[in-house]
Amino acid sequence: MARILITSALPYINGIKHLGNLVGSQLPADLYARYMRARGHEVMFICATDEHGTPAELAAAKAGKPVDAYCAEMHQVQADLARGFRLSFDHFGRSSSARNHRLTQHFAGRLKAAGLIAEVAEKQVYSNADGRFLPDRYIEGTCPNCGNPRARGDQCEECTKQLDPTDLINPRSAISGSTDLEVRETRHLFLRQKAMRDQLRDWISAKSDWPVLTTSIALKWLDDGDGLQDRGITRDLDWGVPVKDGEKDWPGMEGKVFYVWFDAPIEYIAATAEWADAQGLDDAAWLRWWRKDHGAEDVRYIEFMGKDNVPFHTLSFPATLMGSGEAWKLVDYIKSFNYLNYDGGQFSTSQGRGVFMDQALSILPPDYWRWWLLSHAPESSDSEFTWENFQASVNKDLADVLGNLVSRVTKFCRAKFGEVVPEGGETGPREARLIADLTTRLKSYEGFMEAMEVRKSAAELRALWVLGNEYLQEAAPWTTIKTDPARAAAQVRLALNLIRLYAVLSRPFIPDAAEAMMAALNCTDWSWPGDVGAALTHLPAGHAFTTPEVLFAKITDEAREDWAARFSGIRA
RNA sequence: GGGCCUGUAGCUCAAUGGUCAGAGCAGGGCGCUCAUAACGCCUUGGUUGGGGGUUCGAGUCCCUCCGGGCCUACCA
Repeated sequence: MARILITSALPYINGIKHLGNLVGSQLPADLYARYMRARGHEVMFICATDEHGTPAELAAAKAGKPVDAYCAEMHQVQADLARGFRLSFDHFGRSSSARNHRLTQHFAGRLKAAGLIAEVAEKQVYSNADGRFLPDRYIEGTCPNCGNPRARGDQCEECTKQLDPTDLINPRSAISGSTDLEVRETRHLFLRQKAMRDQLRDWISAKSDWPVLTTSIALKWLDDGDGLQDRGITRDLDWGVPVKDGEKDWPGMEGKVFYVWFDAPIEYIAATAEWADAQGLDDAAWLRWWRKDHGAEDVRYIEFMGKDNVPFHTLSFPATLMGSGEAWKLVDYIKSFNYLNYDGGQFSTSQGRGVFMDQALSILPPDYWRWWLLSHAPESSDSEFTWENFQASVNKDLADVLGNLVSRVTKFCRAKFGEVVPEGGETGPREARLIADLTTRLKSYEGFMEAMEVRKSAAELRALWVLGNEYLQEAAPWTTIKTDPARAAAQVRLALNLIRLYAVLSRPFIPDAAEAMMAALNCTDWSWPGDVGAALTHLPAGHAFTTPEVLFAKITDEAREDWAARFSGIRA
């Protein structure tokens, strides 16, 4: 038995996430966590809301609420949706928690002691009307290069020229529109990543099994141009973790908070501490997951994220952990994803384009989404959601291949033998072949799941289901029963056990359907099959079952057209 | 501008430089009748974006052109 620590990139607090966000981190992380638990490993699966930063403050202001109340509310919404999609977090924390405040301040203090924090005076744009410093992209003005009147302070989207806010002609606040801006000097803390460049490169270079997508992004940042740059880790904001040197004040940093990208990954650790608190456990309970000098030496740590998150997880977060001088557990494998597009364009939170988590659950149960999203996960390149594809996959894979298999077996049994596992008869060569085929496929499925090959795992699971239909077609108990009822009984007994096998194997992908299958079979033993032949004799003759309702209703053309129309436009 | 990824059947995707480039869906044919008009078997589809090169051998490596996407450090 291994110990596996799994984290999903933290969803940002300022609204409901769309399906692209879901499939890029939380859902595949859940698949992996469920699989590893099913195999008997000890799993700690952590996620949280990422609550700090300017967008959260602005979203709260727009909602007319204090930012802490807004975040508390949105955290609850996201937690409910996570439950709705059956995301099996051991803990879903909050980056604004007391635990994260303390840990973030602790890391800052350690980094300072190690000489890895620099204090730098900077000039930044301050908006008097907004009463805040403005991040570059919250300043708009006319592009000096192409004349676009809506250029942002970091870049002009028309001519793609990189800009400095002071380059803009007639600059104004993107928040209030105010032109009452001034350049003020402010002091900030920088994480001296440059000093850790070689250490980071050595660490990344040793990860030969990481995907190109991950390492190439990291190496680019390490070596491009002047190489890895120091990163500012503080901001002039109200909402965030107050800057402190451990538990001591940090002279000159009064009124400032840590930058969201400094505190957010630390929340992975803090959320594990929150978990221990919630369980009534002491610090040793979470330290054994995170500190190599407190028992985490044998932990395997996997992070799941979208490709946009890779730099922070390969560079600044490891720099924070390494630089502390303490024996923190570093990530062993990063599984990163490309983007999911929606019907020819991008999902867009700001434009409300695409399907959002709440909308998805309002029209179909979570298994439908889980299956489609995972079997089409954007692993090798960006992938695309279309309603036609969704309808076709769900109807064919879930309703026809798996759902119908369950129907035909249980209904045939009910009609000929009653709702009880039939007795008598013996299996023969065809059954032996089925077991051999299942065993081969199962090994392959397990291999793909271990390797986090999400699409290939889904394809292999589907192939396992198909073996069931092939067997039934050849065994044809509806014919056998006319001449050899005992033989038909053995075939049906095996087929009923096949449903249980499928429930166990399918549970990481489609937990609700798996549970419905097990409930129908009146079975609670979820043990993973070590030996397929033995697993197919699990339900003994005489065991009662109930014929389940249709597992997956098909998506009609009318429904598909209706949804395609409803979700093409603008979300309020 | 720079960097990275990507282009394979009508669609969604596979193929450590090595049999005839494979699956699923869609299309065509046959079978079955237990089942959600479901299932099974057979089958039609490809000059691997274009051009050049390296190699005994290229979807795969190199150059170039064309198309799509991402990142570029103060959105997160």
